[in-house]
Amino acid sequence: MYALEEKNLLLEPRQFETAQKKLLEWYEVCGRHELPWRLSEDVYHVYVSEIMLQQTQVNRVMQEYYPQFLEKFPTLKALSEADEAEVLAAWSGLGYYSRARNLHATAKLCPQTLPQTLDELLKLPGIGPYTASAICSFAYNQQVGVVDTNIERVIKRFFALSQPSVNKVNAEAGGFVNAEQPRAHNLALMDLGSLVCLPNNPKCEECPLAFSCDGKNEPEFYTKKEKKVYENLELFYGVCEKNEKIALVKSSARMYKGMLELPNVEPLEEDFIAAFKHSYTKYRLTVKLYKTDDVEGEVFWYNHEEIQNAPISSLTRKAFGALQKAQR
DNA sequence: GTCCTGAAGG
DNA sequence: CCTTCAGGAC
Repeated sequence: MYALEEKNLLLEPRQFETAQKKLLEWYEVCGRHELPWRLSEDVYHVYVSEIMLQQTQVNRVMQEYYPQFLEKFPTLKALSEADEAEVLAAWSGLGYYSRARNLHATAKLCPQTLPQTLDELLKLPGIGPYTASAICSFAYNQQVGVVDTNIERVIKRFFALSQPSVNKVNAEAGGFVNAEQPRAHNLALMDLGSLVCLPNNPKCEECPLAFSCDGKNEPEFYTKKEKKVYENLELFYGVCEKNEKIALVKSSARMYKGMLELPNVEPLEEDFIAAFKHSYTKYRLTVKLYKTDDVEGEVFWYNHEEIQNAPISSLTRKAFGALQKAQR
């Protein structure tokens, strides 16, 4: 079915030249040219930024993580020579820690530079279809389609695709790429999705592609979201304090592999200290802290000062905050 | 279907 | 306060 559509696409190529031209003119004026990772075409800079930007918003990456990370690990080589714990500490609070572990693993596999083809990039840990194409487009200026969620939304609306397959969206995005300026084309589409072709109430009156957008009369029809189901959970952590230092252990949770956290305990009401909320994916957590005396296994001692640079999640960071507040 | 978080919204 | 949103790899 899709093969047939793609065949038709090849037999009767659409004329995109005007749309491509208007898109680049808009980008010239309205694009986010000052984003730090766009000021460089160094493949390492592009790579680090794309991994950080996976599932994470531009402002946090730009202000709290990207510059600090490059300061600490200025090159792929430097990153490859670092300890995983250092890399996780630089990632602390950003979430999706497998990104940091995979980034480090890829640096060890390619300490000099990254490969220059989609196929080779896709073999590396943590690099999927989006990131491979982003590197090829933004670092190497290759003529490849790049489809992140912003561009996906633009493509679905522009071509009026209702619930298309991933392949269909990729094929349309790929066919639309400007052969002369693939990098600028993809960055422009990304900014258009982020600034104009918004999920709700898109600003079609400002859009350079509105003149030939097939979906502009009902833009939200093509990008409906499904509603989510949540699950509530309670977690219990122990606070073992000696000489102003608090005991941490290596996390047994897969998602926090390699990171430190408070030890789990059985709740005893008389030892209750504090509680706070946290959430991830579909889970809504109520986290409760209890005083405890002994901790099994390998223990790492941290005071409130030292914890700032430790490989811990936001959940653990919140626990230290709740603890300090309860002790005042 | 799993992995994370802070900002924005009601 | 609680809920929703934004953002790709495996």
